[in-house]
Amino acid sequence: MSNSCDICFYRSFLFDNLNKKEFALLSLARKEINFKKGEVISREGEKISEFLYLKEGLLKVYKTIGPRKEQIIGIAKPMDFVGLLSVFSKTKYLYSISALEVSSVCSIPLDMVKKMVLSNGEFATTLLEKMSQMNDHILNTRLNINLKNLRGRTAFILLMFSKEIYKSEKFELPVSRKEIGELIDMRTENVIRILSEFRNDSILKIEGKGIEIMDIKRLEQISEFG
Amino acid sequence: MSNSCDICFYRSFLFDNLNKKEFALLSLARKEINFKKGEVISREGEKISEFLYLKEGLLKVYKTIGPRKEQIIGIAKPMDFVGLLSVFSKTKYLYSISALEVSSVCSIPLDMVKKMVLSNGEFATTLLEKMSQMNDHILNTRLNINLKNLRGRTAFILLMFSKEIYKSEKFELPVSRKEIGELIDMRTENVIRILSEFRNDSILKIEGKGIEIMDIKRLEQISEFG
DNA sequence: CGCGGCTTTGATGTTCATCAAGTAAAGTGG
DNA sequence: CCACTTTACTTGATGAACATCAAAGCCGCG
Repeated sequence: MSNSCDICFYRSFLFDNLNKKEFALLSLARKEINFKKGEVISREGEKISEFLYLKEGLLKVYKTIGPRKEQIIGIAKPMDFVGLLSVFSKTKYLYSISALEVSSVCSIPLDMVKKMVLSNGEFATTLLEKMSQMNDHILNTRLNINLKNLRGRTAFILLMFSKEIYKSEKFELPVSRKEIGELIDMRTENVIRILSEFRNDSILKIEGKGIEIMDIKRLEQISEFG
Repeated sequence: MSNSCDICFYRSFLFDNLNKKEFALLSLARKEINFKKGEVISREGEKISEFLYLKEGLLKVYKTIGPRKEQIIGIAKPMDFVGLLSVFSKTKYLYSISALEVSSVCSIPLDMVKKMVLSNGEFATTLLEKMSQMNDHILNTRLNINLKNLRGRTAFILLMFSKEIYKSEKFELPVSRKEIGELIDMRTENVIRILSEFRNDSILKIEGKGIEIMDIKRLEQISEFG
């Protein structure tokens, strides 16, 4: 494990605003934590004391609704500031976070980040921008999903995986059918039915979790107008 | 019209972080603008150059979806920082804003606010907190609404008006039935049907836009479990 | 090897959007 | 100020979309 941020390939430009001294402090204080698939990084209601940065892997951010029901708010990918949703407004996490894949998270004491906001205006500005962008993105995604019918939602989420996360038209789904449903507000059965429909219409090839988008134009149309 | 912020009763504690000089500059640069019911404060896609603070009145923040369809994202009340959703992440408004009631808005050049973030760490911190809280609230509200059935949504929005906005169980709706629908994702006809249902069940008294909640316990139950 | 969770398909039921049609209210121009 | 137009409100009937229920095969895991 590296013990400095200098060599980190996945360095967000947020940290470019730090001066040498601040950066050294950060580098010293940070911890790198690895999670296996399925492991929980933080739980709804827990006290927040760390600022988390996803270096590698994939996480899901979710909320527990009923005894066996979850709502997935979003998926975090490398370079995302995980938990930024809660960090500055509450002292407790609003959402739970767990690993969808083997993931590596950098953890920085929250106090240190808060001190940097106080003393470094550029850092504060960039953080404001990042946070704002992230919130925009999440809210927009939610609003978008709710406008669509089930076929549109399914197409939308497949395109999200393809374009935003894997940058490929062929990928392995990191989530179960059930989790897809939790992500786009629909029942597992209907996720399956619509995926089969897409397969029958030659829009997709499906092999378990393996997805290959055969007709991306059609999928985009369905996502847009469905 | 007052020409200083000193006497403003509706002063957010955000501005308490400013020093004398900064406050004087702010006081000088700010403009107070009055809007009549129905007037548009800003339109989706327009360039953002001002930081807006709602002093008095009620605004709606919304998105145009189709030729005659809107989605209302939220309602801003006095002391809210209007348009904060877009200010730091984009140069153009993501949403339109219009007045539901006679409203008074303070407008501060955005450049000035950005300068204050750079030079005043406490101001930056408070702004981060405010923004974070606002985003949490909006996202949470949306997620909540989507979980509920139509009766639940209707109950929820009535309780929001009652508790968050008018602080009374008797109030005049600032919006049409159609707008209620746009706020909680349902058709006008169903808003009306369910309001009538609540009236028949003696949960509400309704006279046009006048609402009186007769059985708040029932309404809370419907909102929670519906 | 057996148990629980995931996946799949089919049948059924409920909720809600849509269509239709009429009244009331609120703006608009002569 | 009144005729006219448009927008808001209301109720009923119908159908489509989606949730729910049921049953069976599959897979991974202890």
